[in-house]
Amino acid sequence: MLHEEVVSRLRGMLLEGEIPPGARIPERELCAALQISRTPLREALKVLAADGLVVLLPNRGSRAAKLTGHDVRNLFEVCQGLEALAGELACKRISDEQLAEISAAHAAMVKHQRRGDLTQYYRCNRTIHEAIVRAADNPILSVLYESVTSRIRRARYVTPMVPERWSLALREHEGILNALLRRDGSGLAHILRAHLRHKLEEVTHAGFAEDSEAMGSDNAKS
Amino acid sequence: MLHEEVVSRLRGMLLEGEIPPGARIPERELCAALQISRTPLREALKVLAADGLVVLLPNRGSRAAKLTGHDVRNLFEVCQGLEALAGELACKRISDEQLAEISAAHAAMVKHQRRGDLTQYYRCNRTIHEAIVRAADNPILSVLYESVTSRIRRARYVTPMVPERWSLALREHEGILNALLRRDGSGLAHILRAHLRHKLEEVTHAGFAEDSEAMGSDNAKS
DNA sequence: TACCTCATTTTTGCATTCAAAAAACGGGCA
DNA sequence: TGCCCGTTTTTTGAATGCAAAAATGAGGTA
Repeated sequence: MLHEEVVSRLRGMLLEGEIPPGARIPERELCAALQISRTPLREALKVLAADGLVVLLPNRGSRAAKLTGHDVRNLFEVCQGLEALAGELACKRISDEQLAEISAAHAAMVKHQRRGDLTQYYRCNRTIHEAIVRAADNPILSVLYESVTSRIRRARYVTPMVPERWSLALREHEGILNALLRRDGSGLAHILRAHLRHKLEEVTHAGFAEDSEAMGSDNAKS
Repeated sequence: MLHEEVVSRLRGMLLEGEIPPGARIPERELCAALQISRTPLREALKVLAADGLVVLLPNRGSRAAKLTGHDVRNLFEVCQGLEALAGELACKRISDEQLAEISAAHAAMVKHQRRGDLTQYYRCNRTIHEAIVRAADNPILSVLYESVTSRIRRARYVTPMVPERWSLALREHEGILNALLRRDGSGLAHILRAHLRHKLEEVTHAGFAEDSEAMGSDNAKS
């Protein structure tokens, strides 16, 4: 197994909660599970630690990182900055095909909202946001965006929404699409920032902001 | 030597050009130089590779990353987004002490500009930008900012400036300070974006954007 | 000379090993 | 019983060893 594969496999386990936040990371077992020795596993752990998904305690092993309310706030703030930037750049660089894709995803999203299908709604939603970042055509931005959003994905795309919030979000998305069509970079940036600010409010309100991803089992001794 | 120390030591070598961009990284020699074995060195290399400072070629070792003109553009763009965000947040959160520090640094910078001391000017300049990020009080942002800026630091803080550009930069900095004093977040964000956009133009104009940090020796076989 | 081939050396990536640190256990004592 | 201290076991972090891959270089051929 390649180094990058080990990293992404582990990242997946951490993000999916397969290794719950705060839990001790059992090197031995993981080695057995992934069929690798400790050396490459530990290399991957250091990489993930640098990315904030794992915390290394000197001489005491590593644990899956646990997000605090502050972390969630900070991540959402950075996400706002990155999406706003992506929006600005996307307006300059987006192709007609990419725009068509986003329009289609938007239409599908509206449909799912009408039917009350939150899961499918979120899927389209995410497609749109990711497409905007892709349209910005900046690999550095893409990597940072992926790193930041992956850590708040569950909070962002699992939080339930009350009807008013949901329709507000939809109106914001109308604005996003319009701004894109008009290639109005600063307008789009503005809407995206507000959109994410509102999302953070929802997430916070839903109680995700406290130990966000730590919901469910919590094997850590603080 | 601690893991983090190895990483930051190596990062320093790469950023300072002690290991020139594109150069092969000699594991053996570095182990000897740092007095460590290959295992911790390789762990550090993977971390730096994830950060973009090193490229790993499977079965062919690692090399110091070489920035292309596109990389420089992309990094500056992301930097714009991050500084704009930092400005917004700083206006909400900056303390009077922090504001005083920035004012002092600004005054010193003006003095150095009058005397034509570019090095000292840049030192104060960097202090100001970093202080704004610190005032934003968002560790996630700080880490990303450090990662992005460290990679373009040499381009940013070494490029010579023609007098008109220099005085424009200074006027922009007056605007930055004023916006901070007025706690005008969006105004500050706007100025910072323009400031960095202009900086990128200077850097590009100075030819830094092509193999930016590859100036000097270039031991790589492309 | 230019180029191809194949043996030799070096380097890489990973498994294993080893010393030191931390945790777990258990006996002694109040 | 509850707690402290010394011992054993486990786990961690790093060095070493080893097989496979790549680079090097010498010799042969056109």
